[in-house]
Amino acid sequence: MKAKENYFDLVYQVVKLIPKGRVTSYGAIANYLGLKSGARMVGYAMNASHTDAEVPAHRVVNRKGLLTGKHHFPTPTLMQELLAAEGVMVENDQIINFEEHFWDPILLDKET
DNA sequence: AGTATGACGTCTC
DNA sequence: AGAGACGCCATAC
Repeated sequence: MKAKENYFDLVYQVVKLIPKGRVTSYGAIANYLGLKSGARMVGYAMNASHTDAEVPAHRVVNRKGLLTGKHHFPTPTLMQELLAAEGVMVENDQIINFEEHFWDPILLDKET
C-alpha cells in the first residue's frame, strides 16, 4: 500500500466530495487538479478506486454525461440505478439534464 | 526494464 | 464540420 498522494488519490478526494444527486465529469476533476489532459487518469483512477468503496464512481461520467464506465460496475445497470436512486435520471446510458446535475469541484474554491 | 493500454479530453489536419 | 492523433500518470504483462 502506498500512502502517497498521487494523482489517483487526489481524484478520490474530489470524487468523495461530490454531493449526493450531483455528477461531474472526468475533465472537470482533471481541470481542478490542474491537469486538463489528465482526464484519462481520472477515469483510470476510478478503476483503481475499487479499493476505496467510498468513492462514488457512479457520480463520475464523461463530458457528454454518458455513463462510459458503467460497464466496469459489478452490473452494467448498477451505475444507472445508483444515479436514479439519487434523483439523477438516466436514459440510454446518458444523464438527463446533465448540465443541471453537473457539479464542479472548482465551485468549492469559488465559494470558499 | 520497456512496451502497451486505459472509465477522456483537446488540438490539429 | 468531421475524423484522426496526441497527451497525461499509473498499472499490467
